[in-house]
Amino acid sequence: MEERDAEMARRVPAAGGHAGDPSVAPTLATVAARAGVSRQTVSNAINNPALLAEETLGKVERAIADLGYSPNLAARSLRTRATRLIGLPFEPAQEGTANALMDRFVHTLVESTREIGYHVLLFAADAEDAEQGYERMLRSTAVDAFVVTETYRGSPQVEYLQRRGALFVAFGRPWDAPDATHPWVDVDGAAGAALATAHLADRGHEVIAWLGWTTDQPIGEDRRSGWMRTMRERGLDTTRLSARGDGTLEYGRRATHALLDARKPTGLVCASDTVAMGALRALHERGLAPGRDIAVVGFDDSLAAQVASPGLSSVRQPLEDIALGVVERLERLLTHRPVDEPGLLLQPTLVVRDTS
Amino acid sequence: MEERDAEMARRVPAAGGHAGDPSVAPTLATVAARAGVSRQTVSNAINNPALLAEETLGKVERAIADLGYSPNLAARSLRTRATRLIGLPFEPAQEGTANALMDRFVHTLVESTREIGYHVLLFAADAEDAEQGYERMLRSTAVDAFVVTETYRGSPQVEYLQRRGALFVAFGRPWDAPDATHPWVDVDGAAGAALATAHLADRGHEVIAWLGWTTDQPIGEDRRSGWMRTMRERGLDTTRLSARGDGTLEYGRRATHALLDARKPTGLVCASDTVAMGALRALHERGLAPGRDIAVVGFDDSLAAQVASPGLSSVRQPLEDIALGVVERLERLLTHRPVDEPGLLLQPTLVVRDTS
DNA sequence: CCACCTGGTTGGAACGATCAAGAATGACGC
DNA sequence: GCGTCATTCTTGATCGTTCCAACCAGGTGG
Repeated sequence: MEERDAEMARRVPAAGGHAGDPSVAPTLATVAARAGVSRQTVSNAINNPALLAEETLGKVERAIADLGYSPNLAARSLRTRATRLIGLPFEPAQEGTANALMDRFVHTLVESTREIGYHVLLFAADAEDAEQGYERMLRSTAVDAFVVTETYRGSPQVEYLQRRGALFVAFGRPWDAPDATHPWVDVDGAAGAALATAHLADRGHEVIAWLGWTTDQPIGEDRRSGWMRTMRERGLDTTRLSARGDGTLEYGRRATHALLDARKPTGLVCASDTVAMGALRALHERGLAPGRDIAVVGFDDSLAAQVASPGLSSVRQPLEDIALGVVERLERLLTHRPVDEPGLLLQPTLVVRDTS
Repeated sequence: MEERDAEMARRVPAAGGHAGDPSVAPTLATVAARAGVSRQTVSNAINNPALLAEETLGKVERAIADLGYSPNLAARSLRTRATRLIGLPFEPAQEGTANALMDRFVHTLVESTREIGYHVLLFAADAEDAEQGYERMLRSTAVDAFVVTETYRGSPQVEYLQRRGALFVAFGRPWDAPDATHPWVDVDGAAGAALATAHLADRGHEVIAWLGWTTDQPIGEDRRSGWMRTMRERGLDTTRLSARGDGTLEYGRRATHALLDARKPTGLVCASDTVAMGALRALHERGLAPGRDIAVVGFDDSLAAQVASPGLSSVRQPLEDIALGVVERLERLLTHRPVDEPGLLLQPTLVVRDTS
């Protein structure tokens, strides 16, 4: 015992504080001394409790609770070469768009990473030079893994991260490489659009238009295919009922005017809430009442859709479930277990409000 | 030189890779060997370049660039007891509200913390037991400082963090303790409401109502005071023109109906965009055209305000500047320099759209 | 000639955890 | 009785960085 006491004296300088002094963070050695065991035993109590005898475990746990000890993350990281941090590139919602749907996603991500003992680290991802941001994080071993969003735009990050041997899970399918092996989670956009289209068809609409994105966005084309498929299934004509453009509000407005001039659709299915809000603006300008004269369905169930008057019907993405799926895959990666099902495709739901 | 080579051999095991092998992260020792100097000199080159002779500095910088070295953050943290991480408690936007205005704030925060060499770490703040979340972060020395948001609700965290001796900057004034000494940044809500009220008065409105929050939210009372002050200045009557309640959409809707029945205001100034959207809904239900029959101004300039039809005029908070102010104060705290002006009150602006 | 700077550099120790190996104990089989 | 083994706990080394005290050369002052 003398030796141990001596070690204590060395480790914890005469701070004048008693054992529970919160101003001096307790270390493994502090806890070990209090519990009358060695450092390693305390370490085992935390990381591998099954190794300890029941009685010892109890002693150690009591000491930990008494001192309010939690392991120093830096020291742990240094030794294990793992930071228990997940990197999340953070881009703000663009002004003038309906909503940052990332909000719900990020929150669930934070909550469920915490449950597996991880935290979420935000970092700015330069739009033009995304690699640099990732590279810095990797070089300084700042994070153990990444959550990659916005993978639809050709996703150069995915290719880079894979080449670099970094761990990551993508929110978004690898559109340009369907045989990719990395884990991903995504929402079935085609099913969402189909849901919206079928909903309008069920309400008796026969001339249902699609307001989509430009052709080079696979996610937009995917959603469009759901509209197209449903129209075909119902035997409805689709000629000159499909618009495409950038996803802005202004585009939605103009495209709606054009469609109304051309084919007088009674229902509009939109690739995003932003576009749908543009459509509502066009209807407003023409004195048409959404929901009564023309039905509109958006996509994303943004806050704007929820608070707009009239309330905008919209396809809701299960962002919470997506985050859970992402974290589940992350955990497997981080514990070096195989991810048996790398891809997970979730089904959206339809929220019906006043506009349909 | 023999000794140095020997050390190299020990430090970098026979990985088979050449010096630039990206699979083995270079360390200080690697760089030192390459530049022909000691570890400490490399460390100084990074942290205190002024100490080095110009020639030596050049050599070291070249070696760093060649090897693509960045310091291991865990090792640095362990030694310096600083993590270079800022903790940000993260709550999601509530469903059914106009918008998470945090989005813009967080992005600027991430960008400008990076510029001072810090990263932002999200953590889930339990609404009921906020202290626990902070305590965990502090105990494990996971972050160096916090950014505290939502300080309006009595702000128990602020009191706790101060007692605990933790570093933090608050987004939001210490309402209940005006003499508090901790650094904070906030927006002049009264000025914002005054701006909105004056704007309506300038357009000839004389019966301008206030749709606010419950009395126990000081931030709501602050904004209300701006309305009240401006009404008085203009010699306008305020009797039975002020509504208060929770900030929900439904409250905004009902309060608007009640006001219209009672006093027929021609202008509405709202404490938030959510409330304003509720007001718009009430107008919609009565067949009144916002902007023509009745003017409405919201608060926050949420995405919903931007995309709604008609576009909602709204008071815009300078969230980017707030984030900059927060980071500036953080930096002073972290470098142990005094914060000469702990409080910073910023002025909002008015974005005029269709509803006014 | 020695003490004392000053600018530049150096090796050893320390931060607090985990890893790898080893030691004490008792149980078991031959 | 002896070796083997499993269980349980301990000891020294180590991760990569920064702090500390000291060193070195060369100039200055006493």
